[in-house]
Amino acid sequence: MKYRPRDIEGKWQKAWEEAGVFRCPDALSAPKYYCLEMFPYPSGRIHMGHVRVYTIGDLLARFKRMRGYQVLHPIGWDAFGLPAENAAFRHGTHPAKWTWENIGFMREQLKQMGISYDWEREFSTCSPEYYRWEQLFFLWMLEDGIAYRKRATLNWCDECQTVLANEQVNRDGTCFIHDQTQVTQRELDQWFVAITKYAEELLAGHGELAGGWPENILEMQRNWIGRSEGAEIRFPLAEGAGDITVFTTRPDTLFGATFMSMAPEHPMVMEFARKSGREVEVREFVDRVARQDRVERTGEDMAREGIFTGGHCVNPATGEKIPVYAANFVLYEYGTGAVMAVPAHDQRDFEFARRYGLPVVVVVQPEGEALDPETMTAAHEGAGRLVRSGEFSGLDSGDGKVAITRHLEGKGQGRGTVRYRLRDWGVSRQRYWGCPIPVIHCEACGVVPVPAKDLPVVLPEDLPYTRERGNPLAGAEGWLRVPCPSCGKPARRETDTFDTFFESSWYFLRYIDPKNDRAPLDPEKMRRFAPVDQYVGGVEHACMHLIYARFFHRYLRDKGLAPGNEPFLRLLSQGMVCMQTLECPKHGWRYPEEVDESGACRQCGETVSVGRSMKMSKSKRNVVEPSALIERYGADTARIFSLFAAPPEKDLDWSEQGVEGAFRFLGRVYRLVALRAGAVSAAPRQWDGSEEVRRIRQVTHRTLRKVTGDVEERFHFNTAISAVMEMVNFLYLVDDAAWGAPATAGALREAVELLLHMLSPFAPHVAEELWQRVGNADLICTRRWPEADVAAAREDTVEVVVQVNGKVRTRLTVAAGAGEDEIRVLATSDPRVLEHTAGKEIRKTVYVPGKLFSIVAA
RNA sequence: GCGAGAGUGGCGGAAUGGCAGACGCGCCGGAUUUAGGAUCCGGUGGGCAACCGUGAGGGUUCAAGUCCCUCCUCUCGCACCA
Repeated sequence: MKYRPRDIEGKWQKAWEEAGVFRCPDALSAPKYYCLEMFPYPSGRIHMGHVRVYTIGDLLARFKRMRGYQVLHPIGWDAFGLPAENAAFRHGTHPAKWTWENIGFMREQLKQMGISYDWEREFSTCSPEYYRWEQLFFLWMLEDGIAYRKRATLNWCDECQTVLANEQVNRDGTCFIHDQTQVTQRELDQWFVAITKYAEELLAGHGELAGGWPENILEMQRNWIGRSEGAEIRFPLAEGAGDITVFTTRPDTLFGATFMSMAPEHPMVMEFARKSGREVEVREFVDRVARQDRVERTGEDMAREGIFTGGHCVNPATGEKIPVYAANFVLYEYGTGAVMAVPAHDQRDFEFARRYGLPVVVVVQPEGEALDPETMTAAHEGAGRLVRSGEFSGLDSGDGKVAITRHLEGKGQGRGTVRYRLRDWGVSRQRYWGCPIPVIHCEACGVVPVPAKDLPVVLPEDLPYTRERGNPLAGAEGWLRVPCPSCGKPARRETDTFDTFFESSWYFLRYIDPKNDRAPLDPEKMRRFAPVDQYVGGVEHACMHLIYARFFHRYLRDKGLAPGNEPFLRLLSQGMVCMQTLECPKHGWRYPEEVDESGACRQCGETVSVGRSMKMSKSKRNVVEPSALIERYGADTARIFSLFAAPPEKDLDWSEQGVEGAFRFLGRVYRLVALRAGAVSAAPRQWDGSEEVRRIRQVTHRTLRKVTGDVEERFHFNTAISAVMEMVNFLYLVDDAAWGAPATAGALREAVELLLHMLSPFAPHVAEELWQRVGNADLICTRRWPEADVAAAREDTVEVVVQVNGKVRTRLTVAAGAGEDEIRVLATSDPRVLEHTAGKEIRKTVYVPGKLFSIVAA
């Protein structure tokens, strides 16, 4: 009778596997539902974040399966990446061995969680059967001009001996892995993928995602892509031929451009300086800015600083000669690296102009104000009416933008254009444990793609351990020396490997056709199962993975492989798993076992402060191990707690007591059903019209209606569980006589059976065990989700609240169909109501049917 | 600075503009037990009460946690992007 998860969980996991109930055949026999959670990096063991995300996904998968869908619910491994390589150097294990061992371990843990995966579709991105295809994609990208090679200034970590993406550089300019190491800038030849060609489309695609994706994720992507509309304007040089092109979002302020600012790295800066003999001082400034790291240069209180280059150009609108400055706040990578400076209408330019005594010319006057360049203390960046702008004076600044842009276009001095903050995707990594980039460098022929027939380029198995740092592939002599595919002379392989986001950009499609060895993807199968109906994962991937994947999907669409534009129709971004922290004033973060009962540090006796709940991490010593949790309470408890403690999109505060509560609930269900199993299986599947039956069926079907709606429509799993808890509480109060009497036992049998159906996606093992106990031979997880009986759920009496001047004064119990007149008579004659209306006139009444009757009296 | 989200009992959290605090944790009491634990039952926002209570202040409404305005705090994202 005691609930012992260990006795039942393994048994049912085996039963599901043997029956193959989670396998999704290639042929469709019902509407498809593709449910996917972001696949894990095989770091060694699963953590609570995994438990949460896979539980959420599994709940949906199991629910949809019971709803009659053919559910595709796959899992695999995002298996390339730096940690494997670091582990290899630290422990002398090969990254492949380390990775495969971790996969084996984590696979077992996921199986112990009872997640309903189709394991036959599992794959690992580090196997050549997978990555060979992205090598092929890369060859296509080369042909299409989507992939290209460019010398680029990149973030370099000396510790990793590799480049880092901007996102991998911490705010303070350190490496995201080695937070003691300052990232520096290096010039290297790198492979890029032209994601910017799809920038506009990625933005437009948000229209398709609205409603299915959380608004904040879409907003983050919008910021990331950073579209801005404006104009490119050519400023002729004052001395000699040529011009400087600037990008501006404010062409309406062109007449107010009194100088120009250029990024210090801009090649024309030194050119101007040389010509005007200002080389020494300009060089000094440029070098100083170059030495500043990211933080310093982009810091909040960084002064706007610059130096006159010695050059001039001509404002194409006013014809005036204006000086060209190099300024620390101008970014070389954005726009054209040069900015027309309009101090009256741009705060940065304003500060710069005041500092260097440059003229301020007001060309936009706000309504009802008269800006005076002499007395202004800040730039006016808002709208207004154009002044001192020649033929454009008098126009509204919005119209001025259009008019001036058009005017410049007519004269060939500029054009309207759109710029993005998004950069092309740098995919080169100087690492061993990644997918080799399939090109060969030949002295005679240059960069030569590996012919498709020679794919895959497989990683050499022998890893030269002599190199502690840098890219081991560069030392793999036997592997990298190959004849040039073009001329046959000795050549060398590319030693860079792909950014691991390459693998995660299309894995969701490969699950649909995981074993295909003739093609990466079968378009027919893609049409059948793509796109993903529901994707579940963390916010941390809002910008990188989710944008790369959306891009990749579009590229594969253009190659005829992927159907539609968007890979993920709906996205659920689940919150983090947090845990209370403990901090000792002397020893820092403490594990709970490092603190005694009185709250003192076991090492020094100082009082340990209980800190706020933070994301679980090893460094903060506030992690809970899933394996220990499952060992002690079972998978069902882990699942129930994860789903019950918070709505999925919010952060979840881990609490040992909360886990106890989840375990207790399951024990309660278990004991209830086990105790009544005999009565339930012996009961007839019919009932009488008694009041008691009516009440039992009402609770049952209302619960079913609520649980169905909460899971299907609202994704409120916590309230669904609380509804089930209420139903269980109710069933506990049903007495022995009712369980024994045939008339009521039938209704109770229905109640228990439906209860177990509802429980099945949440706590599948308990549901399965109890389903068997009440006399069934089939698997409950394969059954259809029951439909609530609307008539049974209906109430026959309702309670109507009566308010007088907004305060509740009495409650009336009336028949469900009672009309307003009937309520009015009852309400206005109620003594409690009369007490508050005595001597007053009833001015107005409002009736909300079946809920509330409101009296306004004065 | 800009943008998004959030602020409700001791705690996690519930509430299509219609009874604030469902459900759970914790706590209190009872039953059972030699005892403890486990289990089952009951109670539990504050206030003796009228009443008061959803970060603060205003507003709309018969009615506001929910809608509008101002502000405060926290979390996340972006951040010299021209």
